Amino acid sequence: MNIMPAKDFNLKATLESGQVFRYHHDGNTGFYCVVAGGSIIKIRQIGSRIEYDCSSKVFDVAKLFGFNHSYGKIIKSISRDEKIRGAINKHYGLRILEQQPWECTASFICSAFSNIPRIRQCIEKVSAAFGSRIEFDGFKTFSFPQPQQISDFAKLKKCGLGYRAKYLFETARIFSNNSEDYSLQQLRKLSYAAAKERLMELPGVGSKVADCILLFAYGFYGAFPVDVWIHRAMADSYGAQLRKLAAAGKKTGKGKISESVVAGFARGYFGEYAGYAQQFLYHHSRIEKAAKIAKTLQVPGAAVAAVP
DNA sequence: CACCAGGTACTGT
DNA sequence: ACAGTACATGGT
Repeated sequence: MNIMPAKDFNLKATLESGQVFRYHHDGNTGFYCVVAGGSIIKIRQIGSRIEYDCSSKVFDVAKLFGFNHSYGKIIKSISRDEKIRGAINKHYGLRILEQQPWECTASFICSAFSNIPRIRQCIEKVSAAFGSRIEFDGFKTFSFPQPQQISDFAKLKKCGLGYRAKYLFETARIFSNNSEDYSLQQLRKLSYAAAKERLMELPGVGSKVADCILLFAYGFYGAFPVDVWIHRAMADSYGAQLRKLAAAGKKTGKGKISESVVAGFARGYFGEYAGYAQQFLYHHSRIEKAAKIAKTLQVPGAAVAAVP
């Protein structure tokens, strides 16, 4: 077991902020088992110290958790106003993980027009159907399959993806036939716009999912995925600015606050690390919502469980 | 039984 | 470019 100080790090917020789906929390020991590709990472945080171990010697745990990011610099650069500072203060130490491109892409194809419990269920089913058995320190699960392993469409259909099954199947084929093009090194060479365009060629990958993949796997920290939560949060906090932008940019429409208006504004407003701002806003708005529900149910402490 | 969920693809203007 | 709409599935 490795023990090390974890400065500017909040394990719970990092894992539970919706950027990754394959983790399991043990309430008794406080350990999380995180499954990444074919590796299992067992990790917990006690105060400003983390303890972790990994099933693979070569797996780079520090890289996965973004320990190499210049946290102070990032926080400083996105702290543009009181609204975002409030979200940061609540969940200080939240980091953007560096996930593996294929697994991240597949996961977020599953995420479209769905909810987190079901996304998680789909990913587990896909892993069980096509992955290999893996085990670490008594924790048993399945590796996330390589794209070539997803070769049986009928079997994939049974994983509960609904109409997304054909998207994932087709994207798996493209990834396996063009693995070099979608490698970390190759895509990172491109500009944000070019990389996003490349990802959006994949079936099931639209603007929002592409931004998630760019942010969570390819290191484009300026990417700002806009889902319904972010749209609401941004409209609440920056409504006046967004409406103004939307009205100014209208050509034919009636100047509504579209996804592109929100994303465009946010990338300019928060800058180089806008994606980090997005993650704070997303997590904060979900926790706030959960707290409200918990309050009306008069069950304080059940906050996180209240929002699926 | 409606309605919703980390949107996307497709169709019309 | 932008507005509308169908879409699989499972949970309230």
